[in-house]
Amino acid sequence: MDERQALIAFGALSQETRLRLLRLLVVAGPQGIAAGSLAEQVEVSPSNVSFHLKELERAGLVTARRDARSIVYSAEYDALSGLIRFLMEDCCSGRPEICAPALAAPCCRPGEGIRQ
Amino acid sequence: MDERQALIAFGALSQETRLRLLRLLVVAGPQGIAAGSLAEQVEVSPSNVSFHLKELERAGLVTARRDARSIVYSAEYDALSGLIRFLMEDCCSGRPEICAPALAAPCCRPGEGIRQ
DNA sequence: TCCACGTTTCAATAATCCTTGAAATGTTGA
DNA sequence: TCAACATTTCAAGGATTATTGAAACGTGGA
Repeated sequence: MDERQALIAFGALSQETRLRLLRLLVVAGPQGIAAGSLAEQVEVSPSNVSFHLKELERAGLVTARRDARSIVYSAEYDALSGLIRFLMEDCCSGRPEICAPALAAPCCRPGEGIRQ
Repeated sequence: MDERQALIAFGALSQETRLRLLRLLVVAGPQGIAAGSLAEQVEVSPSNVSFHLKELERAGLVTARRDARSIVYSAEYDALSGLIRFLMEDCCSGRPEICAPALAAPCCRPGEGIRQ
């Protein structure tokens, strides 16, 4: 992930509806969720959800595929990893005192697995 | 770091000048850098730098202290850790396949220390 | 006390982003 | 082919954010 892309990704995550969309897509996994279903779940209009999904797509955080009449979105795990990594190494500039506490995140401690 | 704060922080990081300011402050460490010096280094006007520093401060990513005539800013490492952690556990929702690749970041592998 | 310095605040403008609803697109089944 | 469906696109308006320069503020030294 280069800086330009990271800037766009941070912008994408800075909006509540988009953050909620992304979270739904992350837990949904590779199977993804159709745009209409996303619109229902986050309770915003289809056209507005479409607008925000486009923005997430531009940031590389989600991808779209057509499935019959629906357009199914799914999270791009690589982009998310890349963004975390950008924060860690590029932004934190080799200061372990920043990264170290983050590594205590339950989902990331080896052998612990899933959160909650 | 709660969601509200994370949204503000992502917004703060989504602007080029602010990202550059934060990076300078991260490498500067607890000693910090005066506003005027930051303005020179990023080559924007004092009033504009002040505007962006305020935004970073609102996001909790930096703090300010007065030192004689200068106002010295420094990075809030805890907030950065918190943001990384937010991405990992809240956003990635317990999917190790997202976090795992991020852990390969050089600065974060135990025993490796500083990047570059 | 007064002046110069470093910084912030303010007001105005420009730029970007978000929301809305209507119209357009592509898809499926009858 | 036609109608209904799922979604996107577009244009318009409102809201937020960024930039600029001038004025105000607090500080330290003469």
